[in-house]
Amino acid sequence: MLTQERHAFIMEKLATAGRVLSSELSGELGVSEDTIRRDLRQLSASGLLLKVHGGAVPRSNIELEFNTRARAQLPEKRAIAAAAIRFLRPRTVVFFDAGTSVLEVPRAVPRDLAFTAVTHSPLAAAALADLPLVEVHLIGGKVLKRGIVATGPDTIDGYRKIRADIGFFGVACIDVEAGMTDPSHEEAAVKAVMIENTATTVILAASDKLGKVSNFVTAPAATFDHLVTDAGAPESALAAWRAAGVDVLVAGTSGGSGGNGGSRSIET
Amino acid sequence: MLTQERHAFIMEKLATAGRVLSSELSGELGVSEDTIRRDLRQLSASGLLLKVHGGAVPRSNIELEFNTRARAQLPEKRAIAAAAIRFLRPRTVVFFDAGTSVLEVPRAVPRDLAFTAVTHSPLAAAALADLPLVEVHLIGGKVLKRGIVATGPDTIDGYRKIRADIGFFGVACIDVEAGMTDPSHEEAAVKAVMIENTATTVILAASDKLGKVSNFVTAPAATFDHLVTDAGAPESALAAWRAAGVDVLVAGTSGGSGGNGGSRSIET
DNA sequence: CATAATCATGCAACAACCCGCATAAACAAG
DNA sequence: CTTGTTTATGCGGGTTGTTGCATGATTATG
Repeated sequence: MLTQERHAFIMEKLATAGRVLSSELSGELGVSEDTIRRDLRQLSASGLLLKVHGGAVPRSNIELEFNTRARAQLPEKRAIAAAAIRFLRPRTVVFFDAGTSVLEVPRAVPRDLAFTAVTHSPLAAAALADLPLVEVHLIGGKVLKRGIVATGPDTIDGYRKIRADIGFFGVACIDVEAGMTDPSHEEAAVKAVMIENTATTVILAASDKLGKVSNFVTAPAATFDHLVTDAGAPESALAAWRAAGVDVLVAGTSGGSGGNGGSRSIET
Repeated sequence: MLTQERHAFIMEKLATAGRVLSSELSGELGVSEDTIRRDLRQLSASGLLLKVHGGAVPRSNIELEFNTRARAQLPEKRAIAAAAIRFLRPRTVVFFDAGTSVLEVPRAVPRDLAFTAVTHSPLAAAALADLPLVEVHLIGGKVLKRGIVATGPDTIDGYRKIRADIGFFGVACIDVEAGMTDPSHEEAAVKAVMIENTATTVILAASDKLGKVSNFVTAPAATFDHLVTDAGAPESALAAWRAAGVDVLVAGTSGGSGGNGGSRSIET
């Protein structure tokens, strides 16, 4: 039996049964479990399925995939979000970027804080709607499946019309030399407009994002006011950011000024 | 049984039942209570539910309230949604209104159907993003907390720019004399614009909504092409709708023409 | 305050996993 | 036809992940 035939069989069974087990496949296809595991690893690397302990499940379940991503380094993301809310002020206008770190921010916000939230992420909008005193404004656009996030001209136009006091930004890649970069052209364009219209910008970056560079530039490093990361970040990298004029806050420690020294002010 | 399957089962039960008990789950899934507790701990750490003494409950109030509404007559809503997808055609533009009945439609759509979806409901957008061949367009606006739905001038402007071939509408109140009415002025205004720009309008109404009237008029009864309801609807009411020129489809039966006889046509 | 249910933790058993290596088949080139 | 290379597969050994049970702590409830 050919490898490709096995792969096709696995995908077929996954589509009909909703899940596959390594042990079952081994018996059905007459090969060792190691071979099945190798198959699953390859298919998983190709993004055709999601490998789990014992077998695999369809990758098409966006919610499950998103949750898997959100679960990665959840404690760090929680700590970062909890540290970042110190920048929130009552009765301000706040941008919420898409991303799993930013999604933790609404859950960390005290329920008696009143502000206006603006976001182009449907999931962030739903999470923010839970806060009783927060007015939520949703920006529309074409929805990218991978991140469940609105993009495109409508989204950009929407953000052009609003200026925020604070903005929370998630990142795929952030580097003190290259600045903020993103693998998606469309998301990068939206982020750029958001940043342009934000007085105080706060970057939420798990430490593994530091030093990474991607294809599409969003904004140079000096644009940002605050960088919040976790304790896994090397001190040398943090020093470089401080030298670039960015306030660095390490979640879980006492670090960071907590003020807004580097912010541009806007009319209210 | 895979860990992920258990997690999915737990979340599904939590969404429909509103709570889960460790002891119950242990019996239903055939694993020890310790394993269930471990599952609940993980899901709780992922922020997907709130662990309490004896089991777990949904994480947020909004979620709880929404789930409460969504689980009311869930089988009927599923049946209505399943019956309504017969009006979907490939490569058309489809409006999705907010509402718990309409939210079941994406879950009933075959995964190989390609069309363009437009919605102002963040939750519908997330559900539609799961369908691989569907292009999702999100309409923004001010988010109403009660329904997790965008409203206001931005939303209305968004819908003014698009004309749909088909529209699925949920209703609070629908009456053959008074037409479609809504307790919320803002939602009624959005629905009115959607209906104006839709060629074939499909109403999804659980039988208990029939005959109800509220304050703000959305559109008269004769505006609509198809009404999908469940078997609980009295035959006299259905006859009145048919007399008004509306095709009536009772979910779970063979009723309804399935065509689009009464539709206005639009240019594509 | 008493009792029973529920919970967290450590531990042992077991299954699943990854890695490296050897073998064998398929392949390309001389 | 031979030889060297690539690819796929199975196997052994060490590692990791999952599960159920025992134990003592904690919590709900009358």
